[in-house]
Amino acid sequence: MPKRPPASSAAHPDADPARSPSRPAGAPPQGAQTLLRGLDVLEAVAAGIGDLPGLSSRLGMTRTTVHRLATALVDRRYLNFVPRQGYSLGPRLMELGFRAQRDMPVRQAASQHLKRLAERTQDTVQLAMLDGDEVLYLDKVSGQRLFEIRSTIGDRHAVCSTGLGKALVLDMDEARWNAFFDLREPGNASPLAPTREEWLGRMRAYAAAGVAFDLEETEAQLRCVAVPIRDASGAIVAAVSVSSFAQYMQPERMQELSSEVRRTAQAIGEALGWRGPRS
Amino acid sequence: MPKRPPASSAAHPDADPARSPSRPAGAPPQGAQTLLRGLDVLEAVAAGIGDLPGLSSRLGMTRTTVHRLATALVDRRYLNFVPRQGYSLGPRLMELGFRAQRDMPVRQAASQHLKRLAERTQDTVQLAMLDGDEVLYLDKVSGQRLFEIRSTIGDRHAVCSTGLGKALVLDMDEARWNAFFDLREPGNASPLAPTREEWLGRMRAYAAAGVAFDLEETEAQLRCVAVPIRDASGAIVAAVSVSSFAQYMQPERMQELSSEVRRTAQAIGEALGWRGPRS
DNA sequence: AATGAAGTCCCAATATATGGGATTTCCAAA
DNA sequence: TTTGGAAATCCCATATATTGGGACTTCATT
Repeated sequence: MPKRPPASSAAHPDADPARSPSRPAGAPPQGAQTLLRGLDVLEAVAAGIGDLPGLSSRLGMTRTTVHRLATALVDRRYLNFVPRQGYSLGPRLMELGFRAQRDMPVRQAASQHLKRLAERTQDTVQLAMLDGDEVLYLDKVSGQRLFEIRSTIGDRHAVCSTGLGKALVLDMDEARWNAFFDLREPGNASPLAPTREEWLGRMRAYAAAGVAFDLEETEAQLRCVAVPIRDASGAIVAAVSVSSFAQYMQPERMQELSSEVRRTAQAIGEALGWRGPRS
Repeated sequence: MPKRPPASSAAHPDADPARSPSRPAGAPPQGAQTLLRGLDVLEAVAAGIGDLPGLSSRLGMTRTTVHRLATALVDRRYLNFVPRQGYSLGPRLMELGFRAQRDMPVRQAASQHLKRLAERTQDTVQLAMLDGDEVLYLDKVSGQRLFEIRSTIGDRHAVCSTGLGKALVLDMDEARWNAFFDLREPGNASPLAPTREEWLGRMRAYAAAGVAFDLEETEAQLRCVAVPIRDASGAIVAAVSVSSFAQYMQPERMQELSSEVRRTAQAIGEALGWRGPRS
């Protein structure tokens, strides 16, 4: 009698193409259906669906159910509801999100180092981690140049699209690299976008050097130098990068920056208990 | 061993000192217990409780229940779990939080205006809204001065403690003002903190002028000028402020800033559909 | 005034969450 | 290394919280 039409497990508003590396699948945690559905509602609203019929058809739940969950979320200020306009993300979510960012251990350890690096290089410095199969931006210190590099804390990007992404997966094997290449962002038609073989070749070189570059592969004129950060276990937990426009990023400067950024990454790693290349 | 961490300001699902203005109470929305409990877990973690026994005693749920909910939240990346350390806020929360901030209509409408105001005044400009009984900071543009005003997007403060708070409640009646005075932050022992009567008197003057000040009432040397922002309905939906240290905030300058900030608030209001003082 | 779409409310049926307790894991002291 | 104990995880019968069909209420538009 209860409908069992679609989605038993996930109802991801963004249709995550590859959820594999996280869990063996087939094991959607049980005993929290209502919570999970509530989160689905939250995420659908984040994806821009603001009306009840839209949510219920998108999520495969009845209007009644969505309404009940959304009402609870509004009551707790996780969502706003404006009669004629629909639902939107609420202030409590904002509050918790900023707290999450502030409390992120890597971010705390990195904060001063990032500022210092930005001062020294005059360029935009960024910190990111891997979340799922994507790069999640944790922090950013804008440089002193006349332009602004457009990216925002909390944004996500495909691993291939950025120097940070490459730095984050430097330790993985070629099979994984291949998988990430398959996940590259669709709209990316940059003339300098590498073929699969070129990309793998560069990754090998980056892995050997412990530094990754991005050479206008995604965005024309935009280059960056990124280095992984390791914690006490030696695993890569984040990455720092310096980005700038091509005119400031000639090959020699990228070399210089490599050492500079590497020093920063090392300092941050040490704050996290990393003991250096040898242990 | 129920640890009793300071559990400072935030997120008490039940201990909220004044939940009155939102709903008559006694009407916790029904049919979403599991979702609500899940959010309780989220908020308890945000308040710094990271272990299962702590959470279960704090929230009055069995270990089993907390574990089940927390596992679901970890699975969705709303929480992190590190074996020896416990739970912490997860990356998805950060992502949604930043998106919530970015999508907040007032913030979008205000963004450029805030930057312009910060350039003109050289001082720190902030944007806030009322959330529940507290002031929630929505945006901040740092000034060019040598010092930095410490406050963070996503933070909350008591209405009395800030110029922004006062600006946000300028339209309310004296009964409400009194209630807010009762909610002032406990630790505030500033020598310049006003008595109840002084505070009400000032509020009357601010309401008449349409501008609110903060004269080192909370933090020594810190002064600010704040003006409410109105939307199409004429209601106060947010407030802008310029803050600086006392040496830059002599009476004449505060007068000049009043007009400047008022102009900014007006421009933002117009972007939200406000039609000016008369309608 | 009529129409229709979105949002809200109610209630019986049952799928779903609950918590007691057993079991495993892991650290720290002996 | 062994042992003790605390935290985390798992299991399952029970009862309760959630579900969804359907009816009702707004409210904007025709």
